[in-house]
Amino acid sequence: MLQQTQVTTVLPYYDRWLRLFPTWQALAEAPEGAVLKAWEGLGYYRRVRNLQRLAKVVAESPTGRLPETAAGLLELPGIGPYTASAIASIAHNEPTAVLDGNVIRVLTRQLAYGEDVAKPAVQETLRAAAQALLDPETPADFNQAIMELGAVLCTPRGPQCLVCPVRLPCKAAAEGDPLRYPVKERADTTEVHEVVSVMKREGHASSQERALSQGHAMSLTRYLCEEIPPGERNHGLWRFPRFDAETMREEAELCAFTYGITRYRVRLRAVLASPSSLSVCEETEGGQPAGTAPGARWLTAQEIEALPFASAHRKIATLLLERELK
DNA sequence: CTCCGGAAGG
DNA sequence: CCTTCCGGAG
Repeated sequence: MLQQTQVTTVLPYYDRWLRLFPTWQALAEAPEGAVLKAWEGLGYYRRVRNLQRLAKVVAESPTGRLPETAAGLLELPGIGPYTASAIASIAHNEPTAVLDGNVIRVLTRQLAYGEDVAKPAVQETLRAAAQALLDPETPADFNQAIMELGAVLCTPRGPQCLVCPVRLPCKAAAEGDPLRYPVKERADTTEVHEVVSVMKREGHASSQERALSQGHAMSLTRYLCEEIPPGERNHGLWRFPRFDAETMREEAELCAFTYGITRYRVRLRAVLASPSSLSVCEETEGGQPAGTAPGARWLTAQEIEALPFASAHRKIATLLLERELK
């Protein structure tokens, strides 16, 4: 979870995750949907797929536990150089240096090292520098100390040089402009426009649903959603379908906002839509609505809440369902 | 708004 | 080597 995600963001997920999947075995056997749901909102969903792949590998392994060496850990899915060194050094005292964003910042400032840290070769140089600094007697303390220094004092925007314990050897502090480091090339972003459709259908309760809703205020209004197919980004999560002028007619705008995803700026508009032909509303065998993408379903508010949506689509869902309650 | 942050796949 | 993947905080 901490790969590319800050501690404060992870905190609410972590305990819940361990309650849901307390063992490698439990995670290995969990349905993918449940795993994605527990990760919903953390982003970089490849991580969670790798984590479950990892659980399967570990659960099937002779020991049933993670390897203890960095080299062994590095073989496993989702474990790269940082995670391998972090586990090996902190849990097992192996003298292997970690290189995360914090360490990169501390070292480039200490050395006034102005190369572009996005380049793999530059990272390798920094990793070697960290390894040379590492005290082999206390790798766990050293690694955690340098990461903590970056997180607490040598911060991206407001480094506290005046109280920094390693101010004297720091070349950036001597230069008087620690914010110059680290240097990273800024990738140019491309703008993307996306229109998403919210289609609504007043439900006819099946006998089963009537039985289930006895004594409950169960909404039978349904919304057209689709499971993102394999091969597409965020596959296995759910979304509102893309607006398709061939089969849909725009009735009103529900919301519009912009969000960033890596180098893209996505301008997302969600519109209330109705089918331009009645066939879209008909449901064929297996709940597959006619004229829609495979994986499309008419979902109740309860189902939408229970399924995993990436944040942008979760935002639309929340807005929509709030509005419905009024 | 801008900036931050690991691993994998090509 | 290069690009791709998300969401939250400042």
